[in-house]
Amino acid sequence: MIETAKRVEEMSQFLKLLSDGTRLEILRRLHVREHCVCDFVEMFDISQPAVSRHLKLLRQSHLILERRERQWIYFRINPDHPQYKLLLTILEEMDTPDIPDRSC
Amino acid sequence: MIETAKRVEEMSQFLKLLSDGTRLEILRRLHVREHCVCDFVEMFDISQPAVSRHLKLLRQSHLILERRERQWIYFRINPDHPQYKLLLTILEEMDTPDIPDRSC
DNA sequence: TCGTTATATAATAATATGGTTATGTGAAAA
DNA sequence: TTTTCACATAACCATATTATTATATAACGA
Repeated sequence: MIETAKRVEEMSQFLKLLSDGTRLEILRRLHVREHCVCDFVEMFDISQPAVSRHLKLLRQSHLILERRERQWIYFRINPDHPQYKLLLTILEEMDTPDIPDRSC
Repeated sequence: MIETAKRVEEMSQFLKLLSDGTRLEILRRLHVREHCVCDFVEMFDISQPAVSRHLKLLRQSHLILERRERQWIYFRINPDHPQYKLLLTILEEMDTPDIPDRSC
């Protein structure tokens, strides 16, 4: 099925975007609140252009949105992204310690 | 937080595993039923060693289990994998056409 | 206007990924 | 026992990914 193949390809591309520790951490932070580029430059042990590149990838796929305020550019998660719900599931999964079973 | 960083790293590694179209399709098929290597060799337009390599990655991360029967090796999804539930969410997401809204 | 700050882009390099062909291995079949 | 079939592994190669440094740009402040 061509249709299914397309969905598989799209999903694998989406997951590739999330399959980097830096980008996942960026999204985790943006899930809490807006951040500017400089926040992330401080946060990570990589160069500013490296941070900029990660943000570009996330922006190009419309997973995050930007807003300019004075000399800063603020990023936030795009809640209208087709895979927004799945993104939340993944982000919340990371915050939830996997306690095997507490149903007692 | 060191603990959180570890969870982010683990999640990004898990997603990296799923971020390949061939592997995602393999998992999609295994979600339906067991398959041997030869099934996948027929299915995809890549060499047998390439298929074997994808299966090895999935096996090494314990995402799939194998069972030998005569000369064939059958693979199945490991329901005890820590991220099994998330895997199902992703697989089902691909099968569900995203109808924007039909709540009327 | 000029310097500074915040961010983006270009060029480049190291490493990772995913493919190929050639070959090895273990089980079944002749 | 020899051959064949199903699969794994090794060696190698092309491309993708992710980092770096150098440089450009846009907005602000003096």
